[in-house]
Amino acid sequence: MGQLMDSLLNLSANPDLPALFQLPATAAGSLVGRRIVVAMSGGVDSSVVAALAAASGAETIGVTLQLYDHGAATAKKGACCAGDDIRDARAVADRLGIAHYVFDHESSFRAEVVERFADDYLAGRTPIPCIRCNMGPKFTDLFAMARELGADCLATGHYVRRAVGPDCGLGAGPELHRALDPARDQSYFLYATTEAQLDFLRFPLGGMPKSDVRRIAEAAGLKVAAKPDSQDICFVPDGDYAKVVESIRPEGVRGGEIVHAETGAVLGTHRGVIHFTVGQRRGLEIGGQSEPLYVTAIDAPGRRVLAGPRRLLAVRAARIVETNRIGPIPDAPLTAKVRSLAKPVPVRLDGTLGDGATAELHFAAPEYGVAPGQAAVIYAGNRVIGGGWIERTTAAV
RNA sequence: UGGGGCGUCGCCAAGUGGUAAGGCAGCGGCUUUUGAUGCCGCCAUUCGCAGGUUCGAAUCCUGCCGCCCCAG
Repeated sequence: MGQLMDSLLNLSANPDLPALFQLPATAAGSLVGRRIVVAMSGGVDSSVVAALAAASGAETIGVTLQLYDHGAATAKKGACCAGDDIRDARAVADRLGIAHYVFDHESSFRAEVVERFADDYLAGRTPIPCIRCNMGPKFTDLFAMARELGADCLATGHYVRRAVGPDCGLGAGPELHRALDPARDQSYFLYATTEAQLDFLRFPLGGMPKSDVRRIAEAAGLKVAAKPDSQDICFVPDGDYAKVVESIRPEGVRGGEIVHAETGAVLGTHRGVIHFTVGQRRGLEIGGQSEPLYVTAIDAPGRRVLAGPRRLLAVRAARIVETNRIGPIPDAPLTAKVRSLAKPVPVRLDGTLGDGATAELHFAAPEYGVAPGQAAVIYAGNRVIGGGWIERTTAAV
């Protein structure tokens, strides 16, 4: 990657650092006198952010939220915020010589994220706890702490860009843009960021490839440099999310029938609606078919899972609720993603976006596997306009 | 118990003398910073059972077992 990379590897007194944090620099080109709070998960990304912040000359404070019980999760590698990860964050802070605080947020995380996750599944929806977590513990609670600590900004390791100044169209507030590397882009998980939050947030990694982040970690002597990327849901130990739901709401999980979406014929039985999501193929355990069967809908009150051929998955519109908007809606073609890893597809927005309003999203071409409970995130080019939770969909056929 | 039909992997189903297609399901892997999807790989030495004919049978013959249909 050239010059920027080369200069970042030489972290001390680096003139590019103030720009990365989008804060006014001193005449000498440092952030001396500024205070940056870094959300540290214990992974490489946020560790590098802390290293960059410290190198900028700003007073840097690392904060780690303890979100759930260690014991249950220590066995899981690659998750965030468990015991090992908190220790890693502490080790990095020690290495960088910055302050580091750990806040116990288990009870609020459980109520706002984990229990809600379980209740969504019981209601036949497919939740995204990572977005709830960003909305609550990270961008509300941590945000408040950073303010109380007198910080100039809260920096995180998300791969997303905050655009200001000449990059911005009308010179209004900051904009949220996709990461430079589309493969690492995390904007899907951040669509609910409010304008007030975005004002205070900084995402120094949004313009870098992951390989550079690891090289910086290495150059800074951080032991997490080679740590595996996190994946899956942090509070689900071994990928078995259903087990978590069952442990939280044991009385709520009951079996039912698998019914053909078109004929109404009973095809089989299942052990609970929580094991399914719209668009899912595997796990139905129904043989003897000429073509694969997919979950087309979930009837939670009736405890029925509706299944049918792939063509029944085609959706032409989705109603989104609790919408958020970041900046004005531009007079430009809009696209949307209904899942994190997907190319944004052309859409038309019908209704009001933002302030929790409900709107209708029309897909130019049929979209498949759109599950209620998931998020629809709307873009104009690389800019995140906002989004909402998918409440219901309209079949294309 | 008169007549007819059927019995091939968990399910559906090709194959009627030359040495077991395919689909579905399942399992494993890859991909993936949510749930999914997708892709790749694996998945009957054996054709209801027992004999026989044949160089050779799931395919022909005999018997038995099981299921289905028709039965004045």
